[in-house]
Amino acid sequence: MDTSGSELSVLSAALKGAGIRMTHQRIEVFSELQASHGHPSVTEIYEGVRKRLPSISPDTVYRTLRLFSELGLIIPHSSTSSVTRFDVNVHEHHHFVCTRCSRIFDFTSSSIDPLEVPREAESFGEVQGVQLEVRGICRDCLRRERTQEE
Amino acid sequence: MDTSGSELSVLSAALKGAGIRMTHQRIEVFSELQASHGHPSVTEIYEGVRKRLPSISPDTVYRTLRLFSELGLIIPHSSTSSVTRFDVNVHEHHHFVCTRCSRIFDFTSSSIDPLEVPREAESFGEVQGVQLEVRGICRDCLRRERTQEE
DNA sequence: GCCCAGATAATAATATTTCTTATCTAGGAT
DNA sequence: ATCCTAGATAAGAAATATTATTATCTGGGC
Ligand SMILES: [Mn+2]
Ligand SMILES: [Mn+2]
Ligand SMILES: [Zn+2]
Ligand SMILES: [Zn+2]
Repeated sequence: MDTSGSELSVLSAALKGAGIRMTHQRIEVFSELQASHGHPSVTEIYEGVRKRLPSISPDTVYRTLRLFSELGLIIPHSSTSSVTRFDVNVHEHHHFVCTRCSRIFDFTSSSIDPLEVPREAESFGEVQGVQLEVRGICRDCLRRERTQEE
Repeated sequence: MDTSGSELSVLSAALKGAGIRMTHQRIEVFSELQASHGHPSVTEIYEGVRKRLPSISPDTVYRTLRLFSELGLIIPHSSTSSVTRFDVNVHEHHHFVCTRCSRIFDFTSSSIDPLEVPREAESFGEVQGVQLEVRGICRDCLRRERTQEE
């Protein structure tokens, strides 16, 4: 659970650079993330931090993880938006996922299709499908953010 | 909102093949999916179907979409599991996502890395990252399902 | 040490998804 | 066509996940 000083300096630099305070809560959430394996859920981080900061609230963990995502310290896995969405198009295609509004855009690509499954992926189990997932900020969100900057 | 007969025959075949009943609710959810664009959420499907079947319950929509996913008529986008997960590893890597237990496994691939962003994806906005997402059933889930079949 | 904008804890509220149970119905048997 | 029942649904409660509100607290510049 103890995070090395070099890792903490990453947090320190990121927060200082954005003019954001270095709080106990943020340090502990960051440490918990570093100590975690795989792709931790909010609850897992919350329960871990709670052992050292028993009074921390779930809200703070949510807020902090959102902040860290904005700072690029962590990456939310796919749609953070808490609604399940379905793809009616079952043919092979790829996705551009907007990290702001979480809309999903389809595309195919002449340069990479048909996309083959890397050997490394097959060792995990039975493959059902493979697709490219491009994360980014969509045109609409870019325009909206530029407008607000004025 | 009206679905062509040929599309409905896909539903009919899928249900009959699995020995599952063809109900009003399933037909309307299926039609709504066909009429939808993009990647509809459960609520969007529910609201749409409700115009024609005012008494349908959210539970039935959830249940039906889960069934359709199992039949391969639709594909749930990424982790259907309703918990947000974060990637602490911000370096470029790829994912194997288990469609049963929704666990996520990391991998890199000498054959495709570094992965470049297809030209077609750049038109949607500002690209932040790209990764391969392999969907499948992990070893643990495969073993568990084989055991239960006895 | 003082100060206060920014951050947090507690709590309530909202949103999403699943469970329980009584009722209903699709479709095979008669 | 009617009967029958396993499977399906509706309604409502419950469990989870997430966000909003507000009073209180604190990091860090002075
Ligand atoms: Mn798609
Ligand atoms: Mn990962
Ligand atoms: Zn967007
Ligand atoms: Zn699995």
